Amino acid sequence: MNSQFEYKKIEKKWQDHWENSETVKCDLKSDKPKFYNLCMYPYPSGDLHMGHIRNYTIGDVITRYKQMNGFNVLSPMGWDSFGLPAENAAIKTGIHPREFTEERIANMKSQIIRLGSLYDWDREVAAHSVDYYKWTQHLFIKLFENDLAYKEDAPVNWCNSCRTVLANEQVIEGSCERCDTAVEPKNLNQWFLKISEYSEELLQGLEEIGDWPENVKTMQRNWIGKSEGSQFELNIIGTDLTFDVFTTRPDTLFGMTFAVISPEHELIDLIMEQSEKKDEIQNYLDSIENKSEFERMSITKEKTGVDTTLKVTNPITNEEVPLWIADYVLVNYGTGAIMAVPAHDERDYEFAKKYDIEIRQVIIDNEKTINVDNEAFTGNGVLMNSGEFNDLSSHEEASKKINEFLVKNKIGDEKTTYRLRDWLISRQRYWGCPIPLINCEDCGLLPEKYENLPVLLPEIKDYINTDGSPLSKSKEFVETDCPKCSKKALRETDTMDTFVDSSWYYMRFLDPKNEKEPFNSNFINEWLPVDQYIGGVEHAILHLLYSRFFVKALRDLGLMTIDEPFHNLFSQGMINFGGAKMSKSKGNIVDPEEYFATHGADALRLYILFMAPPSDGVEWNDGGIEGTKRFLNKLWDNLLKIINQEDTEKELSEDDKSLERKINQTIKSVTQHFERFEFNTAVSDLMKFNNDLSEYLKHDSILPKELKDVLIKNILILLYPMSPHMASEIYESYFDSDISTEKWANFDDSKLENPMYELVVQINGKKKHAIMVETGIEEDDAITLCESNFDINFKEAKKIIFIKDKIINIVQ
RNA sequence: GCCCGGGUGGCGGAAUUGGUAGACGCGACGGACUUAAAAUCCGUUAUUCGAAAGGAUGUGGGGGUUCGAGUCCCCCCUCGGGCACCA
Repeated sequence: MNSQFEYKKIEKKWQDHWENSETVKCDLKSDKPKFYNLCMYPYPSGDLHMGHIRNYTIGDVITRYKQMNGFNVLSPMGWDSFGLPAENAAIKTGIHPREFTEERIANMKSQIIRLGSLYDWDREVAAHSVDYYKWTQHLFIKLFENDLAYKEDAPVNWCNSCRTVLANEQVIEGSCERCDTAVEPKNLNQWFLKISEYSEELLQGLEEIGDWPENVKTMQRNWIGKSEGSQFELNIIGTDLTFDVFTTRPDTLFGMTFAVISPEHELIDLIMEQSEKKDEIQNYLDSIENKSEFERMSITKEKTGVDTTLKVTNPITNEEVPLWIADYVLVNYGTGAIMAVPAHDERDYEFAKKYDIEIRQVIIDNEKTINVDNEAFTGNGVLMNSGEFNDLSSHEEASKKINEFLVKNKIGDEKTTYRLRDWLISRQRYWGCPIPLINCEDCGLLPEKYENLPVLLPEIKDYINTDGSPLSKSKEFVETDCPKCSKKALRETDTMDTFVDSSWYYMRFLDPKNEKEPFNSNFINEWLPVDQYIGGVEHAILHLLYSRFFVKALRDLGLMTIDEPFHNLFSQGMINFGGAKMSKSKGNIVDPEEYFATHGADALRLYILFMAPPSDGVEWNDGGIEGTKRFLNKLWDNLLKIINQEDTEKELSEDDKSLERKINQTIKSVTQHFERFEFNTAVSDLMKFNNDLSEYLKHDSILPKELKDVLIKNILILLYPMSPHMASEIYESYFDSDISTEKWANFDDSKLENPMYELVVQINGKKKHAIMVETGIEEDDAITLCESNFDINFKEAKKIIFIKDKIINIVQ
């Protein structure tokens, strides 16, 4: 063993070793208990940033810790390698996205290896590889055949500068996230996956799922957005036109003084025909069309609308009330039309005030003091102005009764709606998985035959979307034969959202080389759900929800029997720099590579674990990395000193016993912290122990051989998951074997307790004195001891409280 | 606006879930070694009064419960995140 921790040499040595060792090659059929440990696969941006380092360090701690605990750990890694950045680079530089992407994957892979994390690289997958996207297409066709994928006209976000559609999540406050151009709505024939069919199950599943952060579950619940209420029909007086409205507040039905229908509602043209003010309505509709989606959706915008001059009947009062068209009613939520109750809904109130529509109060607070002259009242109370329903309590009781009325009179029914919409997966982009469908004039829309997959991404020169998707530029690609009648037919030219690729990659890891099917179902049923999933909180909704949907859909197709993809989820917090998320475009990336060079991977790993609780977001600050490097150097020195001591057999001295207790206490504490993902305090436990060791060595004590071995072994095992290079090196040089084959450390219960401890003496809960006493001291003896040492009158105490034998509190 | 999290020394953060607040680390200050610097080592480091012993104050602010509150309850301020005309 060298006199110094030469991290560069040592890290290289062990990384080479791990690459060729069986340490992480997972045999799925082993009879050890399984543990699927998964870090979210990265988009290959080219360089690791600190967020990746944090993610993969946490993941690696779990891999190594679980291995030592006897689990057969599967820890794979791959690439989310389709997507817009490669395509934009191609537009700029002319370099093919494939070439560009693969170069970046190679670079990132070498950095991941440089971090020293264990991955079973034999299972590596990349979303853009033909072997992978062939099966993405296969699964897509399965969904299509089972009515879970469909094509429909829909508005999309179009960026006219990038000449492409954008996903909702790429639209930041109404503008393109890349070029800041205002996004325009555009109607296109689009592909959707029927995630909404699973709304209820996706919501329910959150109750039964494993250990997920509460905030992620809440975000998913909100996204799914379940509301319960009533739905009923309104008839336009003097016509045979009817439409449904949905409300969560049937208790306010008597207060409905108008109805509103969305400008995009399917009845709009018919309504316009019936209206006396056709021109006004047309003008209004035109004005809406010129507004961007963002403008329309903005809550701060003043509400606008137009009176149709038509009337509808309030079904419970039979009164005639006006029908308006207004864009504050959204066509794609509920029924696209509402009953408006201005007295008890803020939006309706604002609209009614502006257009001078009657505001009728039908609920009053229990103290009967509120009126609606100045604002809407949305709170609880009792019904008024509501006929036979007066004095019922709102919302629940009255809602229930009025709903019963609607049902009894066949006007309406109970109804549950969800905000979750179907998942729009079409992208008019090049660098994605082609949608494997064919349009035949005679036979309609048909999937490519399974045996003809993959539908290869064509080679084209110009990646810009000018008129139609980039794939439409390849005649060879577009023109094909109908799989049914063999006549000339045309391929779909859209590609899939990359979230489709990432919805099933964790399945492919289980069977990455299968050439006959996307995966063997037995592996899926045995190995899924993933036991521990680790990734950034930014994927709390989209990726995690889509993957959950995928599993449920594929289960219903008979491909698997599991219900959820990820059992336990750990969301690490983001690492920001300069107050912002690190990103290339902001130029605030901190490059981990320089720390590999100046401090080493072990010190960087340790620091990133130590700097904050892993679930907290942190501002990057490298001030402390010096500290973890110092710690490793000191530990190396201390262990070297111990190793160089002559082997001796002797009785344990008090110092030895104290050190023995400390290692046992440290094992217990580190193990507890690991189980709870509290790596920051696990690191501090090791530092504390190392300080104790330094103190011990100052006394020129010689450790008896047996304790020496126990101590070296255990401290290295505790260190190994977090700083595996150094732990492996010292372990090998002293014990001449590979630490990765060791079992996790056990502590000895009988060697945890200190023989003496400090008894704290409180008066009225306030610390006044402290005195060293023997462990197990009787309470009476403790009192006697305190009486003789301190000026306390125990006889006059109202109460004497012993707290966990550690504190004696005298209440006076 | 609504829904989640937070607020503890100069800084990152500990605190067994109601029981010694400030572990561990960074930084700073003083000292040793050195011709010097770096590295390393030894001390000090919440604030405040005090020469010291020792005392007082102290976990965003205000109130409360309790022998005892960073931790529980009520009100307020503030920062971060998510959703946002969802009927």
